Parts: sequence; structure tokens; C-alpha cells
Amino acid sequence: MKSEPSEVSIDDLASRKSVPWFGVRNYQARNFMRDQMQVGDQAFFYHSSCAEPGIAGICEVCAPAHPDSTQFDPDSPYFDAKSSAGNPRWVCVDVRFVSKTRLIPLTELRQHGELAGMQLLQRGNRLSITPVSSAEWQYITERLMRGKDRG
DNA sequence: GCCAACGTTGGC
DNA sequence: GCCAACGTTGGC
Repeated sequence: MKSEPSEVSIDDLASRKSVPWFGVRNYQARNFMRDQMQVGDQAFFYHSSCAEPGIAGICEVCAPAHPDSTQFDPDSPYFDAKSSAGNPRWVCVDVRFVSKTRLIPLTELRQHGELAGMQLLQRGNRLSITPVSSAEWQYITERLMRGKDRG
């Protein structure tokens, strides 16, 4: 799950009980949250659009998909005039902090052939939420996150 | 700021 | 339904 750290960083997540994954305005990413993600599922927390993009930690889904309140807020950059309370277009799950890991840069992820199939790493990928296979999850958590914690 | 890639929109 | 134009994402 990608987040711009200037909006919500792994430290921001750690300081809060939970955070709604607001602002997703892409149907595929929305559908992942609505149809695939369940309470208890874990995800990599990825810092995007920043100096050092990469995986910064792990989070866990703690509430199933519900309407994203920012779509109804005219002052929000995520406001959607075509959505309505009766028929909300955008939903989001809530996530909570699990752990902060060393920052695993995108460039490092690309160096591992075992991860070449990750949707995150595919050319032109723009989805803010992408699936991770169990093999990929295992490889990253057991082999890449085992290094010294550099904060 | 550039630009590749891809999603959305809207005229037809 | 096609497709050109336009907008957005996000790494670099």
C-alpha cells in the first residue's frame, strides 16, 4: 500500500490507533480494498513520491471497507461531486501500525530476481494498492527485513 | 521539471 | 463502442 510520507508516513501510522486509507480514486485499487482485503490481512507500507521511495514497514487491515469520508468533503482534494452518501463511489479500509522496518528502497527491490514478478515493480505500474504473493511476502520479510534496523 | 505509462472523459 | 485528448502517477 503506497502512501506519500508527507501525507501519512510510517511514523504517522505508528502514532495513531488506526488510519483510514483515504484518497484512493482508482477503481482497481478501490476494488482490492472492497473485495480482497480482510481484517487481519497484512500489507507492506510503501513510501512513494519522496526522496527515497521504498517499503518502510508493515501494517494490518483493522476495519473492512467503508465509505471514504473525504469524497464528501468539498474542501478536500479528494472531494468527488459525483459521489453521494446514498451511493458512495469510494471506499477504504482502515489500517493499523504493525512494525517499522529498515527502509527497503525500490532500487533494492529491483535487484532481487525473486521479486521480478511483483506487481509493484512492473513497468508503468501506477496502482497505489497491489497484491503481494505469499512467496514475495516471505522473501521480503524473511530475507530483506532481517538486516540491521536502520530506523 | 521531464516523461512514460496508463486511466478517464466525451464527442461521434 | 471507438479513440483522441487530456489528466494523473510517480520514479528519476
